[in-house]
Amino acid sequence: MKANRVKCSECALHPLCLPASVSIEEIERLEEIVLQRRPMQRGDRLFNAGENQRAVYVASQGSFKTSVVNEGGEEQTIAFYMPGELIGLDGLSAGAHRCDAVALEPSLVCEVPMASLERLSQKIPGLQWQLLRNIGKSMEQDQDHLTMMGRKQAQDRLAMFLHGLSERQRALGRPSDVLLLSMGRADIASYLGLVIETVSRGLSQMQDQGLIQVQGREIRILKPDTIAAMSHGDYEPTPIRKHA
Amino acid sequence: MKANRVKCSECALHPLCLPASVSIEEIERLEEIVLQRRPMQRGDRLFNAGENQRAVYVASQGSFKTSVVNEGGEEQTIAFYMPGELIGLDGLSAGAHRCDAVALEPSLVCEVPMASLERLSQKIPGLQWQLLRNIGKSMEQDQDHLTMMGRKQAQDRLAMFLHGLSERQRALGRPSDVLLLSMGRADIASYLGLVIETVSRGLSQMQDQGLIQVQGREIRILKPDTIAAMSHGDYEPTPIRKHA
DNA sequence: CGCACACTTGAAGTCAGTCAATTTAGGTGG
DNA sequence: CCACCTAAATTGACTGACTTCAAGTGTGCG
Repeated sequence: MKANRVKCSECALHPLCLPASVSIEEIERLEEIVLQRRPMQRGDRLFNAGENQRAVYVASQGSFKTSVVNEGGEEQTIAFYMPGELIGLDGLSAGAHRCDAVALEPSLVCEVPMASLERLSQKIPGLQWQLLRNIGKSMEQDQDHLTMMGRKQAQDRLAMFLHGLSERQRALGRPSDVLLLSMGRADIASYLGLVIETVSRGLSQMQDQGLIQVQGREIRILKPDTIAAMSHGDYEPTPIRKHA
Repeated sequence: MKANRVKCSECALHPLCLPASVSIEEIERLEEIVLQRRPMQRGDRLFNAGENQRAVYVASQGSFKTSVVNEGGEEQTIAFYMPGELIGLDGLSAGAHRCDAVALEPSLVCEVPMASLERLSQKIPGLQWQLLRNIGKSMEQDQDHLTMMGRKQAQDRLAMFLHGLSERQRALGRPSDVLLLSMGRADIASYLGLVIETVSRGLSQMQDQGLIQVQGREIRILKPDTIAAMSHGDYEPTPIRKHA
């Protein structure tokens, strides 16, 4: 694996190196241990379930998914990762990964070896708290995922999914009304606890309602407020009265 | 809030104070910041959503749940906590809780103020890594919850739920074949993304199949292997052939 | 003892899953 | 550049499981 030292800022490793309490000098120390891996292609794997956790990762470009395969052999998507989000925090406890991490598109990844991180963290207290804050963020996303799965209506789950992606786009400073999905319908379905056909139908229905515009993996959000309302549970979808 | 200093060992705060790398002397320092709160009753709250995160908590006796209420006003159970499990890690990122934490039964709780933890962690590097490991454990449980919600069959989710509880009992050194549920059916249903009737029916059906024995909140697991198989996905539930 | 609450059970409706057929998109090579 | 081929996505019809609504049965506590 060819890996070069790079400047932290080039690597979009913002979440780890932006704590106000970390000095410039300390950032330089951090940069020394950040390795930039060579570009990855769609389908390439960052790690597999069962492997030792050697590092944590951040995509500077591109996106990833993590997934588990149950005994039955079917895959379940656990999370999607956009640039700047920490990948590989699973197995923080066991020391080994529980998921597979797969690139969804051509991507660039920064890598922070656990050993280096541990060593450095002892010298830079602020770094660990920054790491902790990022882990917290990761847990928040898991919980959002959880509340999404709690929704019984497929349409609501889809709305939450789109709304969530849109917000993450906005957080990256990208337009939040056009989503270029890097994941397939199967990944979405698995992520939402639905089957692929339900996802497809759901998107079509939203399009028919004029809420979004679907062109394959490009989704334009026409009525973000309505999507947000649906994702928050309160929204009466133009009820079809039986005795109109 | 009356709070007394206690020995760590009396408080079941094992997860934080058992790292091998932490010396006896350091443990004593830790004990100084651990506060034992007065007993809590069923329904008492450890914290509410929106409040600042003042501390992390561990129940030495009893159990808790965390939940969120969405805009629609309906509550969703996020997690159940048994003795020794860290409560209050949500809002690690934002600094404020996103959940309510409620006692499910009479309980005893230890409390570690964030400020103290932060201060002490800088002096005891091993402590932070131990904390990290516990956070990892918490994330693992969230992910288990997630995979549970990914199951489409209600019966499978129930099996995973029972299996998970059973394993946690075993980990505590308690009998794993008798579950004394501290949570109501509504909590379980909410946790599993089902309605209360489905949970009730599911348990009844498992009882009819001879897998468990249900008496209100006491559940005896008669065939743990079958429950485990169901919870892992592979299990053909004595298929009801249409043309027998 | 009786009230309130939790849980169970029943019947009917609805929504998502399953199976299957098409349509569309993407990639390769002529 | 287009034809072809494969995989991805959409759409349809149907079945089945879970929800909904409603009634009934327990169980604990004042």
